Order: sequence, then structure tokens, then C-alpha cells
Amino acid sequence: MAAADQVCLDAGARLTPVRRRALEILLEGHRPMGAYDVLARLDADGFGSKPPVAYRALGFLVDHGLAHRIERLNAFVACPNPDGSGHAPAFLICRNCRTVAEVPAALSTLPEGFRVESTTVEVEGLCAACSESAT
Amino acid sequence: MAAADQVCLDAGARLTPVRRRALEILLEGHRPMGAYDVLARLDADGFGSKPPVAYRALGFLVDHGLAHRIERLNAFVACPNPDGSGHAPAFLICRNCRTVAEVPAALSTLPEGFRVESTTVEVEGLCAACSESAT
DNA sequence: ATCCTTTTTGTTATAAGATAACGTTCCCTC
DNA sequence: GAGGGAACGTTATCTTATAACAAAAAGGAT
Repeated sequence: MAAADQVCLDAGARLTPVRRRALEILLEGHRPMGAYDVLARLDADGFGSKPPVAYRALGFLVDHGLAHRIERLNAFVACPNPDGSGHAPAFLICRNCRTVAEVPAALSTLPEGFRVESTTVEVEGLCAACSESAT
Repeated sequence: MAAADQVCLDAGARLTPVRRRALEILLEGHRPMGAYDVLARLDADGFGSKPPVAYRALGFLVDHGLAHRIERLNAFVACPNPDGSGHAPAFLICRNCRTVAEVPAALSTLPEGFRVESTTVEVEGLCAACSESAT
């Protein structure tokens, strides 16, 4: 959370109560959460109860690199190390235990000429623990 | 299409009329199409008009590597070179002209222990042509 | 402090994407 | 030509996401 404050400070962005709470919810979750899951929690905490409340807060977090969207799951996770500088992470999604690990991405050599603006790298499979126990 | 026939033959799978037509529609599109876009075309051609018709046909194509799903767009594209052996492609998505190019993926060095089953690599940005004209 | 502008919030309403479950039909095998 | 599994089409419903509007709150300039 301290890192999040710093990122917002640097960016001149406001980590308002809903946004802060949304980030806390993701951090507490330790796993990807759908927008409606987050919404339910926000609603319970007295914030709005309608979808845009969650989508806006999550959008803010994603825009500032405080959270990431996992496309394959239509879900969101808190970024473990928000650094302000849009890094390009890869996600390892375990299909068994549904956990998601964020690791540094490493995309090699794309064709010339394409101007990259953002990347999505998601890998699905079995994490070490589940792979072990499935043997 | 000949390649598609071959892939299905090898896999002992049936490229039925709806499935074949769905693939043709994607091939004619030359761009990602939503399931409901494909559905409208299938319906016009006398196939069913309800979502499962499209989702099932597209699911079959994706399962057999004849088409790919673009997660960021919730859309589908025909695979330009279906080879039966689940290759791991990357997609270059131009945010300006909405075209999608499929290129060989090249993910380097993931952590040990994670057993990879499938990968999603999608890059958004400006294609060479749009990048040029935007200068 | 007060006015003004911009951002943020919450709402209503609706769009877009996806799947579960059921009965019927088709096709292959015996 | 009968049995059984795969594929089809339907109804119904669910999940995910956004457009558009009004009210409130924050921040800057005077």
C-alpha cells in the first residue's frame, strides 16, 4: 500500500477511498477477483453498489499499474510490486488451484515495424505444487 | 480449407457443415470477429440462430487449432496455417486499423516447476502501416 | 472565503459475451 | 435396422461491461 501511495503521488493521481479500498480488497484476495466480486465487497463497505463503481476503481488501479487484468479470467489481481514504470509482466495461471503468479515477462524478437504499446502474456497450466500432487 | 480438412482427418474429427461454414466466415473476415457476428452470418445461411450454435462451432475450431481466440477482443480469427500440432502463436493487434497479425511466439525462460499447457500472447499497438501514417 | 472548473462518485438502464440444460436428429457400428 | 455416442438447435439464464446523466467533492485563481 505504501508503494501504491508513492506511485499515485508521483503520478499526481488521487488514491481516493473507493480506489484504496478496491486495492485492499484485491490484496486481501491473494487471487484474481472478478469485478462483481470486488463490487460486492465495496458495496458491503458502504460504497456504491452498481457495476461502474467497481469498474472505475479497477480501471484506475490498472491504469496506474497498481493492479492487472487477467484476460483469460476476466479478473483482476493486485500488482505485487507497483513501480509506476509500466512493466510488462507475465502471469502463470494454475488451472487447478486457480492461483496466479506474476513473473517478469520476456517476449523475444517481434517483427520490426510494429509499435508495441502494451502486452498480455498469460500462461495456463499446473503450478509446481499442483503438478507435484497430481503425479 | 484444405489444410483444415487434413487436420480434422488426422484428428478423427468431423468438419461438419456449421463448423466448416464458421471457418469460412472467419477466413472471409480477415479480421477478428465476435461470436455474435459469426452467429449472424450462420443464421443468415440457415443454421441456428442461438448463441450456442456459434459458440460450439467456434469452440471446435479453437480446440482443433483451426482458429484462435483473441482474449483482449473477445473475438476469433482463423488460423492462417493450421498444422494440428498446437503451436503457440502471438498476436499483434493494431489499435488503429483493428487488424490482427499472427506471428510465431517466443516466450523466453519461465520459472521452473510450472507445467505449461497453453499460452496467450497478445501485443497491442500500431502496425507498421498505421504507425507510418500517424507520424 | 468564493467562484469556477475538473474530477470523482453514484445511479439508471442497457449492451455484449457466454453457458447450462433439454430434447431431437444424425451418423456410425454392429 | 437397432443401439449408442456425437452434434444440433432451442429455451432460458447468467456473467461481464459500458453509456449517459445528475450530484457531490476537490483544487486553483482571485
